[in-house]
Amino acid sequence: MNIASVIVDVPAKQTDKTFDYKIPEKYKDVIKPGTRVIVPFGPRKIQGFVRDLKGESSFSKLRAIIEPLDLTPVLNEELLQLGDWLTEHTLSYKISSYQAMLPAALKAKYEKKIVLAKGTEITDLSGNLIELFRENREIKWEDAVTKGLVQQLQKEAASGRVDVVYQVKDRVRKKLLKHVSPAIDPDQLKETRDKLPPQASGQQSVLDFFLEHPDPVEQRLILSTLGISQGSIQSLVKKGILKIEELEVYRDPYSEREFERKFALDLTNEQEKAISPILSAIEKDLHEVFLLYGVTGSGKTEIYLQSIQEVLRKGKEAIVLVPEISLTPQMVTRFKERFGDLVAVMHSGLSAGEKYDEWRKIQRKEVKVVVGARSAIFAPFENIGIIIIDEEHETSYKQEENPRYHARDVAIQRAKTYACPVVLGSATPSLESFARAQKERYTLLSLPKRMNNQALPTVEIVDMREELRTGNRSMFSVKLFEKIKDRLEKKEQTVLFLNKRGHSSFVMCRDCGYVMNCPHCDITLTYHRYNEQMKCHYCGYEDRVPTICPECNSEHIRYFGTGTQKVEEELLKLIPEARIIRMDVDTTGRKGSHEKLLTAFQEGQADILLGTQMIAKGLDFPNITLVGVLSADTMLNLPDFRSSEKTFQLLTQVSGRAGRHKLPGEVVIQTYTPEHYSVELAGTQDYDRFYQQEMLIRKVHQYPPFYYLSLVTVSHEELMKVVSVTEKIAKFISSRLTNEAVVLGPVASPIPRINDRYRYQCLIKYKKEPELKNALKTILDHYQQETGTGALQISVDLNPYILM
DNA sequence: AGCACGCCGACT
DNA sequence: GTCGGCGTGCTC
Repeated sequence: MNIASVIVDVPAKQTDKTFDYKIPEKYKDVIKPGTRVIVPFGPRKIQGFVRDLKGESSFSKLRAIIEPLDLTPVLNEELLQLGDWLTEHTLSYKISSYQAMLPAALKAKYEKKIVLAKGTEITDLSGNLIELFRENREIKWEDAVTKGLVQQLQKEAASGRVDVVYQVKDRVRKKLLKHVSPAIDPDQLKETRDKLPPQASGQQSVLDFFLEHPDPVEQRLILSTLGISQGSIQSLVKKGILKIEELEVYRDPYSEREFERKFALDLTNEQEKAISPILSAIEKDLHEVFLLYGVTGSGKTEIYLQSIQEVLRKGKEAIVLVPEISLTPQMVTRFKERFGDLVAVMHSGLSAGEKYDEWRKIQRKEVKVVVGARSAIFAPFENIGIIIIDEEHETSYKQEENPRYHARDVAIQRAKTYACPVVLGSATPSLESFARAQKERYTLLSLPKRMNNQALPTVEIVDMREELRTGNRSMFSVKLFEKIKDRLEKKEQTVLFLNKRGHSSFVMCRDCGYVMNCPHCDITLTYHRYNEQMKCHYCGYEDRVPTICPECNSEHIRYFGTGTQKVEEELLKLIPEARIIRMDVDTTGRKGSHEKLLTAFQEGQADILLGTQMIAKGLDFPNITLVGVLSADTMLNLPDFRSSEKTFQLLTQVSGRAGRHKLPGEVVIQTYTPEHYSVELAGTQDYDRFYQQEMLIRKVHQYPPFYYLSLVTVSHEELMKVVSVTEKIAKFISSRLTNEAVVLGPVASPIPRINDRYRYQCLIKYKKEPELKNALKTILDHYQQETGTGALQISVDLNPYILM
């Protein structure tokens, strides 16, 4: 077994296979499947993952692994196989799958540089290089390129005076901190302590401290707690009594927070009924998928917590997925309060280093529970007892780049391997999941009532067209405005929700209707206030904000579609005494500001919380008795077959923020389309009827859950090329599928051009097409050369969530 | 993905 | 005759 087959870090069709390398004798014990290694690949050095060990290779002239990057494999056998499964299910490269399963910190960084060759003097080089190498022992390749030195250096390299060096580096280092500990045994320590002169009080207290706690302590901690100077420690080190060493520490994003330890709450009868099948699956080590369908405020979290408790009792581990967790600090708190240090948290708000450290806690089995966003599904546990996906309908569980996986599918796959239950929780389940529950592929568990029998909030739908007709041109209906004022008087809190389309505002000319578009993409530019620039969200193009219209020279060019800020201004004009907290991308940009704003609101420092999507979830404050949705229908008009579903879900979620505790809640939904069933049924909070209605439509239009979807997107700089390739692809796919499948296209993508590349797509709707995956693979193979050069791009998304 | 090798046009 | 364009194919 002295040969390793390695998946190399080159995401391309031709390299999507293993390469064999000899294992040097000295690394024989370290290199195992799942270890990251540095290998020579052509002229360069790159990172790779050991996939297997073997005794012989069909290849005769093997090169040797340069060095391992890990002492313990970063992927265990289960995760390696999961990676292969991912590759197969998303038609992506193996290397991309492996990398997706690990924190970004473990992805290699490459550096190419020029150094002086051995035995060469700087003065041997030609003129201008001498200067450069005097200043720096080496030149980075990029610098050589920008300074136009490439040719010259290549010549020098050819005559052997300089060498090109390739380096592989880790992205993030382990954090090391100075730790102090005794260098001698306790008896000697005591002796030294007693011999110290009385004026050496600092040294005395240090030694007293170590007599009590002999373990290594962070230097800065001991300095601050004992109130001594570094000198005291230094002199003890010099005498050989203490020693200082650099020890690895975890970056702990929650180190400054204290979590009060809390214990299980009593369950209601309904909760008891819902949890018992889960507990029994845990008990019997059975794989089963549960759909926990519970209205907002029905106590789903407590069910998660108690199920996990049972899993921990059995000595197993738990994964909890929540949508973009930085948005729900309340959730983290509840888990930390219940399980303390056994919880790792993984979300996008953490730095790369923090994520890496949380990951290592999992890998080393120092924690038993991980709470995190999508990628936490790959937590390297080895004895999983339950996987929970909260807000299961959230589309953020689908990754929109390769590998395009859905966390729910990965969860079920892993749960099968570990023979453990999966719990999908939601107040508004996705149609896919609810349909599966109806077909009894999932076990349905319902919590139809709120805790403590608290009533669901009463919802009123206000027709904004009517308001306009009666002369109210503001963005608040009379009803909503009256209620806001009423809450202010009663000292109760209001949440105002603005369902903005897209991110932020765009610029439009009031005279001629000119809208600023990206010159490279068919998309409007968005206005960014922080740098007063117009920016394209697809290609990064930036432009200044125009003061006069480029089309008609009018000065009436204004920001439109503006959100929270405008609402805030208007509200303050109407009710100057209102204290408002605004939450949007602008006010929550900085790390931790999200949490600060929420805490301020919770402590009653404001009457009104005004925000976008980010306030729809997880808010659970007792004093909120009014929720206002300013315009319910902005999302309805999107070209997406899920827009009704999304609207219903969002409205129901937001409404659920009101009246969760003792005080009853009220909701006002303002809309221009009150007759639309998703608005109307969100008003009566009738999921079941919404489900029936939407299923009818999905059936007629042949959409999920009745049909599966796959989307092929083709892009190229030339329109003709895109159209012809997409046409060929569509034809080819049709020819390989049964008559039951529907192939739509080629049609222009909803965003027809991004970054000067035209985009066409082809949508496949099907029920059962075992040949489809092979057909798609054939296409990717067939266009291999062309896609390799980047001129033509073909992306395949099995079960897309965004059809763009 | 890089990088080398290799085969054609425009320059000293 | 040579420099350099980027098409083609390989990397254990």
